[in-house]
Amino acid sequence: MRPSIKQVALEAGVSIATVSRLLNQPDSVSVDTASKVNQAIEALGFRPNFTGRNLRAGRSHTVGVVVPTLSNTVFAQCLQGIETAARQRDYSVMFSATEYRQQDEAAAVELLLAHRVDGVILTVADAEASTTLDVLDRERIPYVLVYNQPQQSTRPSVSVDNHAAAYDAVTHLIKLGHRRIQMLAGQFHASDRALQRYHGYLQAMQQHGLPPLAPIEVARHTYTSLALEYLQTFRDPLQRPSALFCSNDLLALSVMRDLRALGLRVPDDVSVMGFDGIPLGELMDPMLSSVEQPSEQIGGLALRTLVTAIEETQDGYQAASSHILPHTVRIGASVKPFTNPL
Amino acid sequence: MRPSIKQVALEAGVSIATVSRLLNQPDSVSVDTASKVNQAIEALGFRPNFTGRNLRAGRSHTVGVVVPTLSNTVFAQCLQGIETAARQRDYSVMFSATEYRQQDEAAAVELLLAHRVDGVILTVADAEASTTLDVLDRERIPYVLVYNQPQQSTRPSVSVDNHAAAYDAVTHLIKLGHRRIQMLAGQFHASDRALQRYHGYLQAMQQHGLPPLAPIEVARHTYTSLALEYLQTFRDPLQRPSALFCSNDLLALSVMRDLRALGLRVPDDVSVMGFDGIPLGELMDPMLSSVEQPSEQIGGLALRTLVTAIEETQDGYQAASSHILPHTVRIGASVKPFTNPL
DNA sequence: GTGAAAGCGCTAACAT
DNA sequence: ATGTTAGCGCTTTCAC
Repeated sequence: MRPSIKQVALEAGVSIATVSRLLNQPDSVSVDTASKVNQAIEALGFRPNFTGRNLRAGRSHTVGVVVPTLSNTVFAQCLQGIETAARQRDYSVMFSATEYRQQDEAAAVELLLAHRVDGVILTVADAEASTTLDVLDRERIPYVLVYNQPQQSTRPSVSVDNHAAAYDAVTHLIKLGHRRIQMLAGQFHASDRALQRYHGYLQAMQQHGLPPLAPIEVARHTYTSLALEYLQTFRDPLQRPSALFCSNDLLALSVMRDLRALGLRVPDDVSVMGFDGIPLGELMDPMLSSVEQPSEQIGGLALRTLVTAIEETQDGYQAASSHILPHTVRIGASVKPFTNPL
Repeated sequence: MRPSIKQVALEAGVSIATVSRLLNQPDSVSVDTASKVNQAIEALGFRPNFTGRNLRAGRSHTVGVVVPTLSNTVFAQCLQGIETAARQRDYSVMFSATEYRQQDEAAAVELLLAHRVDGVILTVADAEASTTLDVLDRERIPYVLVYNQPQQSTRPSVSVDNHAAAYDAVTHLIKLGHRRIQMLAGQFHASDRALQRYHGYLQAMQQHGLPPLAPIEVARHTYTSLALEYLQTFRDPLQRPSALFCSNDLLALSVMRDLRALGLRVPDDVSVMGFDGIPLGELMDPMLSSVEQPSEQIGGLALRTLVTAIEETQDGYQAASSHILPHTVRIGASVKPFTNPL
């Protein structure tokens, strides 16, 4: 068995309380007992057991994180931001993924709650109608959404303004002369952000008097391939959109690959705009145009917001606050002004 | 305060032992008491507290993961693989990053040990000379290295054969007629894999009677830029290498961007070979040639290996086993046969 | 089949 | 400045 403060106390010839004090308020122990105890700690290779501490304190100094998948760079960056900020504040991070499955959100949160995490940072399929968030609300566990941006409810979140960001991106395409602009997205039901971005697309189109096209909804949110028969319709320059607006960068890069395979050139035949601004997009040739959101900062801010809520939740339960971070439309060579294909 | 088995017992009119039994061996409880207790659990919204359970059991059903950074896709994929496998086995995952700083490895592991994780999966700077691993060995905490591939020591690991993989990649370049092949890597002292890959490069060169070139060691392991003055030397077709072998894909993609900025074409002027085989490399144009390693499987296998070691560590401490997974050299258009620049 | 009680490691009154 | 003790939530003998 690993040594506990008990063996340390025995070894040092003091009481367990003294050992505990040395660990928590070193100043409240006399110098020579301190050295005795430290010596015993050293000799036994003692390491405090947080399980005991946490049980006693009713707090774990641990936050839970639940996102769809780390295969999407954007969530990996966000988790990285969370972890860095957590480490600075002596919090640990417990991580779980859902693979975009709504039922797995609930299971993941249940497990985190059983571990008694002090709070949760998460991205859910639909922030408005989420039984998982209902549980968190009911249990009064502080949480912060990332990427989700609830409209109706007042659930705490850190995100960009998805609607405005999409609006800006599409407006940029329109300003370049594009009229047939189509959106490509993963399943809307698994991503409320994608839907909000679609609404931004719609508003931009309508505001400029352009008829919106039906969105292309593909099965996966990450690496994907357009159905070949669908892609075939892109052969006709009059039928295909002159610009594609994709709900994330992985889809944008995937469709660019598909278009190339079809013999079409980006941006000459089709302009492509992504969303997320993943770092690798900048290394592409042509450089991917995309709406940049600061994923690592989103994670960092979410963690700080969460910790604030946790530590203010002494007596009354304090919900975390919401933050909208600025986005920027990154212009790369994957987009160019519209030219008549005829 | 959240309800404990105590309130459940009170509510159901049974002892806490009965509640505990229902939770752990439901069959050992009579049907009608079971229903009474279940009703109480429902009514109170009881959720078992793992902290208490873990303290008592001396086990946490949690594994720790320590990698350099999630900004490198390869580690994100690996963590994703770990998490998926862990979830299947009802293990939770605590995650920490080191940003390639060796002192942070120790701190991260210390924190995990304080949380009494049952085992650790990690990538360290140098698996042979790692005080962090010494701690784990001394404390008899099961662990599995990922990506690290210790040569001398018998430390358990899951990786590809870095030396052989690099050898294969460079041999491929040589077979294409390249003679001036240079390696580009992050700081070797922060990545023993990079060094092993360099040795593979050396062997391939020497075995084919080619003079190896001094490796280019850049400061960062991820998104980077070659020093401009250095890159300038690439202007001279006779001075520059005809092929670059990069220690990872992020460096490969970064240098491709740099070369483009310089007006050089890949692969016409310089062929580029990466290492890792990140999914995004396949979406590039030209498609990135790279040594593919199965990152998600590495993570999954590491987790399974670790859990096996954990659960066999009942009495005697059982170290985990090592595994070498197969690599494949992915050939993309970033590499082409050597042509005389004159 | 069920209950009583000890104890995992720790902290925080409370006492001295 | 230090010791004594109760108890956080849970599992597990040991009785009955």
